[in-house]
Amino acid sequence: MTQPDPSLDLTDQDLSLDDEAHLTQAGCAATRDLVFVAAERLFAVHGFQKVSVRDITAEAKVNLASINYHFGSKDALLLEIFTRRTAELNRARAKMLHEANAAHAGKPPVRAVLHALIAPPVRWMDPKGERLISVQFLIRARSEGTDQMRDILRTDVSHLRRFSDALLVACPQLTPEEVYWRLHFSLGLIHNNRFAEFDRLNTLSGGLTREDEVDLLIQRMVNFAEAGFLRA
Amino acid sequence: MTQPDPSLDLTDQDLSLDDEAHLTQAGCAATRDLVFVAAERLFAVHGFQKVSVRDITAEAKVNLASINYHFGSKDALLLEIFTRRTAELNRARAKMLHEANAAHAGKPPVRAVLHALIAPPVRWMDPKGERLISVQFLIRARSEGTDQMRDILRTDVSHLRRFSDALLVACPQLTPEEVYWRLHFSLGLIHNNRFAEFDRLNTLSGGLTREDEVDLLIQRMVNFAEAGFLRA
DNA sequence: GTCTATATCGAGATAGAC
DNA sequence: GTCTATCTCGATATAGAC
Repeated sequence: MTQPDPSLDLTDQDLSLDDEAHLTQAGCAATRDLVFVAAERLFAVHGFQKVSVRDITAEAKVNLASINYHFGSKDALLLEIFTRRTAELNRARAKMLHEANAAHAGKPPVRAVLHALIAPPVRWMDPKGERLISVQFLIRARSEGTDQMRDILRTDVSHLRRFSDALLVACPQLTPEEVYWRLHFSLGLIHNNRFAEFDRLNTLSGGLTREDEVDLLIQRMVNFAEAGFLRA
Repeated sequence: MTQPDPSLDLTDQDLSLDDEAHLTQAGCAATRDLVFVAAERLFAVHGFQKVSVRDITAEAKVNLASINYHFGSKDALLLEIFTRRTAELNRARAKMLHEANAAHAGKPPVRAVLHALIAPPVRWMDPKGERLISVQFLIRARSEGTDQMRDILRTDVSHLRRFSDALLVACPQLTPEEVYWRLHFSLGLIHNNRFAEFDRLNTLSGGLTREDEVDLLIQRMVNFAEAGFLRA
């Protein structure tokens, strides 16, 4: 077994194309990508364990043996989706934090740091975009992932380190302990953005809450998290 | 199929005894309760789908057929654990909110409402208590539950309604829409309290964060959420 | 009520033809 | 690369003896 690169921070792999953009010369998507897209969607909607390779190959309209041929196993397919999407997300976050650093002489305020942390995944939630399922997949991975994925999530914190470092600088009045906890709380806001939780919120609010206005939602989330950080 | 009572708010069922307290006259725990406790623990630690009835009966040291005899099916067992623990949790929350209402002439401040929402599940997380696995089970149910459990979670919001009502009263300066969102964010703090997330936080902080000091953790969480609510 | 043995099914993986 | 057919395993559930 080859070990996958544990760093999901900034990878060298090609992440530039949307899934559907990998086209064969004949104009139809390659089997491998059909499987990738179908699997991501089914996993995101129904959960990892409830979706079988048969479900995936049926959805992708490819042969049953395709998954093992192209990916080796169902778990390897899961891991590849996870690593690719995680790398994309962390790259977007790193880019925004980098820009915030550039705009504030290396010492961005709390709000800018939180915005770089929160905005990328919430932008993905836009129903008008094609990334809604990707972010649902990643949220699911946090609780339903394979052992390998869980180990990566637990131990690979390199992408978070630069955010915690920036927050430590931006909040000198807080103890480091307190900064780490508040970062944890802020991440909790993001991880709670599941379909089912939105549904419940809509039930409770009588339809008042619109999760499809992503820019407004980002503002609400950043406001909430920032207030938590600024508190003495 | 008999429909279980969808209201998990305040039920009439007996919730007064700890699991291990149901003892037969011979002094050994009844099979049914052995199964219940073992199943809750394994589900909480490993997830619902990854645990088989064989794992459970082996852990409980009872016969393989016990689950189907006493509960009907694996899913029915899951649902019973879920409904019992949810009812217990909501009862504790309702009691605290009731007390806050009594102490503040029916108009408790935001902090008291949030405390009633947050303190019960976080108290359960005390490693010195016996409820740590119960709260991990309930957190898992939010993403890994059966269709029936998910439906209950999505549609049964009666226990949340009294909290949103209290917050609407306590925050007249906010639009209802904003209040519902901030309640959603506050719940996100709670749902993020998984073993794996604590592990990651500990990795990131170099062991600075101690999740076993529950009273301190409750204060941190209430502080964070309250600041988010008080913001203009 | 409890246990052994088994029925039945669906899963992931693979062999081998094309 | 792709497909069909199949292997093998582990799951839930149940029948029937005690």
